[in-house]
Amino acid sequence: MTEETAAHDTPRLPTQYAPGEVEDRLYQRWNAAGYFEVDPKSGNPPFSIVIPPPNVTGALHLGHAFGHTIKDALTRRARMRGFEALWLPGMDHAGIATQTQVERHLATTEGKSRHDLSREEFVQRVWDWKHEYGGKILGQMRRLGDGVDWSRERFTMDDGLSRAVGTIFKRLFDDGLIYQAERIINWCPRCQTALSDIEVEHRDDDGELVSIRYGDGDTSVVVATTRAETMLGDTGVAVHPDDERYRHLVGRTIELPLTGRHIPVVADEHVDPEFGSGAVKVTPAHDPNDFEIGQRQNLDAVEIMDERANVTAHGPFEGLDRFEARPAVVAALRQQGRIVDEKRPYVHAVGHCSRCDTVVEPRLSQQWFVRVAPLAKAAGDAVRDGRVRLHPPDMAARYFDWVDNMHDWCISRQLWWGHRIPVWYGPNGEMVCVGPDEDPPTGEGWYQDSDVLDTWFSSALWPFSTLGWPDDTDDLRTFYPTSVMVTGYDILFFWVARMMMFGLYAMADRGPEESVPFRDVVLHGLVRDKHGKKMSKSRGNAVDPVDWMDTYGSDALRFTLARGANPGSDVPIGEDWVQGSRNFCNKIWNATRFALMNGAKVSAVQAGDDSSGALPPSDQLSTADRWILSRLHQVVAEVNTAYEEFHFARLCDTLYHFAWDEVFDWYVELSKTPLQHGGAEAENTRAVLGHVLDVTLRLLHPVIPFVTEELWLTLTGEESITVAPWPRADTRLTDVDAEGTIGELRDVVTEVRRFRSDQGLKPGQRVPARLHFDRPLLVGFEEHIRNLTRLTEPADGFSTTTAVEVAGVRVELDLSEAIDFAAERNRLEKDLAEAEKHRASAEAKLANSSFTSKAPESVVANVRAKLTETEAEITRINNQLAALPKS
RNA sequence: GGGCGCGUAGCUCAGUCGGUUAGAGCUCUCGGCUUACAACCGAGCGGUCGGAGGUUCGAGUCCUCUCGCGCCCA
Repeated sequence: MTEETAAHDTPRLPTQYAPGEVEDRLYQRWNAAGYFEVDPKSGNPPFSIVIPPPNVTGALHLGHAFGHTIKDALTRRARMRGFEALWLPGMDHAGIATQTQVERHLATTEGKSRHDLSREEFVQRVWDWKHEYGGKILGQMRRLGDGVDWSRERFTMDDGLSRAVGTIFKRLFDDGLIYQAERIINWCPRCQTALSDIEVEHRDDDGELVSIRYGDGDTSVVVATTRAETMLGDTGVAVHPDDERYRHLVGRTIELPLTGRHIPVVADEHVDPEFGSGAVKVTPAHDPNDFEIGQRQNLDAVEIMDERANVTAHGPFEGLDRFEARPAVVAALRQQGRIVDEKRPYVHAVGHCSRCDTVVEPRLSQQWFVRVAPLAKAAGDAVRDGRVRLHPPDMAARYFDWVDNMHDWCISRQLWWGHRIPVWYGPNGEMVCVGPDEDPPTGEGWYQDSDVLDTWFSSALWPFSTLGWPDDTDDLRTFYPTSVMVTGYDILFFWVARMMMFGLYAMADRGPEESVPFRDVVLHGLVRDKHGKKMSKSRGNAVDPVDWMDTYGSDALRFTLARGANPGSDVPIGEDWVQGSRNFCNKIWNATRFALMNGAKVSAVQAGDDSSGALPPSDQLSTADRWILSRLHQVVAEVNTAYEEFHFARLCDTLYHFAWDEVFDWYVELSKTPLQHGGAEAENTRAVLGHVLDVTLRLLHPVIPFVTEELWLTLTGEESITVAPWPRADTRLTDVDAEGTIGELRDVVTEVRRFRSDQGLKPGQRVPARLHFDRPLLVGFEEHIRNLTRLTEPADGFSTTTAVEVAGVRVELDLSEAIDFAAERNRLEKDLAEAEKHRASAEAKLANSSFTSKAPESVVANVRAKLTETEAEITRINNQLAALPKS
């Protein structure tokens, strides 16, 4: 087969990459081939990532797409490196969100509330709903190209994970780390359930500060409150023990307006005498601080609101919502002349339900708690000891602050959808915690606790429950601890801290090193809009990632996100940038297309090796070949370093610039000359071109899996890039001389192009020129220079009208058209001024004896070299200026 | 109130251990369909690195103060 026919036999690729025709086909192929399914007994070193489970009700948003891109890149690279690489998918059951969704569905379709059904019937409806509507995100993960092991998909409510939940609950209960208590908890009156502290978001809201006079005459104090309606539940007034103003009142009672009750005045250290009047009302049943005071001072706790935050007593106020009761109570007090002062608006922090944004009501109730102190200590120590590394490391401060000051975790939820608390109560006040493999007590009067567990309780088990725990499975033995946890820094406490607590506790028998749930935690930023603003529906700047995947392809979205992933900072993203990434994919497509049309060759890519072994020996290669190979293998090393530092932005940027600025703009252009010559020269170029593209595609594959696979299959004829070996840096290919030579060549070409552009010559216009080489370095590159700058051989009658000189090459041109001497003089004068500035700077440094004596020798030598270079440059420019006719 | 982070080109961001002339993407200007690619090519414009002071031979980089912004916690 001749070279010419080889070129024609290569598959014809369209001139544009069309992701829509490629992505689905490749994803199905990968799954059919089972590339993402792992074998715990393969003997390969394990690598594992568990996805922080997305919500079963949710749809893919850019935050998911971002995290998934990172996870997929890490897993794909590990797989290529020969690891048994598991990325385990799944979802959590999202107790509140899912129950709310199904209740709404039930109301709109059947006009029923869940209370019209039995608990069992309702839970069945939730499962039905899940099967019909849930898990939309799983399909979207396929769009994104996630290389997950679908055969291991898990759900927090499935049998195995439910058993894990029951097992750990029982263990914690028996160890005294789970207890039941009556406490003030955060109550969401809309969701009708308790919430944990971190499910409450504090926000400054406009409110009011009302000062109320309690009691009369000598026995009166003024208290200020933002929640006037709670005064109905006051059972005391507290002052600081050292506060002279109120000393006479301590121990006496005072009349509580509107109620006719008399309440004691107590002294409590907790009171800040500087704030307001120095006296505070105490409502133990409706405020956490007041609850504490109440406990210390033996005050009653009077509940005045029901679970919907409606007032339950006190005549005219009964039945009013808390926000209706507030002005009503103020009005009544005002009528009695008891309002001393009112501030509106009064800005203060108000807790909101993170799920539905309803203002949270502190409520006294019986709940289940995890005693976190010992667990949190262990979770903190694992990071302090370096057994778990946080990236970026400054996040550790926030992490320690949390685990070292954590309050006990309220884990009971008043819902029907979730893991029901495995505690039974007996007719004589018995309480029995039942393990998952035990039978609950039966008989008259026994019943199970009606609450379910916080969804995060089951999510916290995810790194081991999904691998089969509590059974000692092959998966668990092989893949635990998992390698990396990738998640947004906003849920450091929700996921990471709790997974740490439970992982260390449940797997403690493995010892300190092996009980951690993961070795590295990568905390990525949040995706924001193109101006760095938070995306939200209300702002109207939210973007559906699926739209961008439809328009630009999944690779374009992934590359944009990964390229924005600077450690520790948020990721702004705009459509322009996705478009730019699409353009990059298309550029790769066309460069490979060029290579294929010119018969680029890739020898078999051996497992564990790369194709550089099959390249011609370096003494047969051209300088351009040696240059690009040298650069290629530096890039391999740089990409590996960036991966090890989880620095995705840098690795993407490195690959982007290497591929576009070096391979496509220069090597491909330089390859056209030898390819045209044919023969051994062309053969070598084909081999190098093929190798460079092969390796570059493999380096890019973890981030942009689709376009790289499509091209790589065509280029190599191999099975799949997903199981191709990860490139290894071959330092033997380093060639500093070749890099220097090509660097100078680029300078010459760029300078001539700049001259042409300044002179208004059309890019395609051929211009006769004569080249002189003052130095031997670029002597062999005349043809390359002519091709890249559109300079033709001088014909008869050639006469030099002007010249450009750089890097020891003098390019004399014959411009029959009138030359724009003024433009050229401007250009040269500008360059001269720049060069003189540099000379002055270098001279100043060298004249400074402190500098020459104290700075390292290499730095001084650099400045000396710079000065020499600059002086030569100045001479050259002056010569050229002198040669210009006076205009 | 406590803690953390950020201010670098019109916009969004890099900038390693303090060391040669501070970079990128997008935007903008000029010229081009140069048979891989107009989703492209070539050339160019654009920055006293928030401000002040200090350390140093040398500061975008280290220290202090200050102004502005963001986040977490209370």
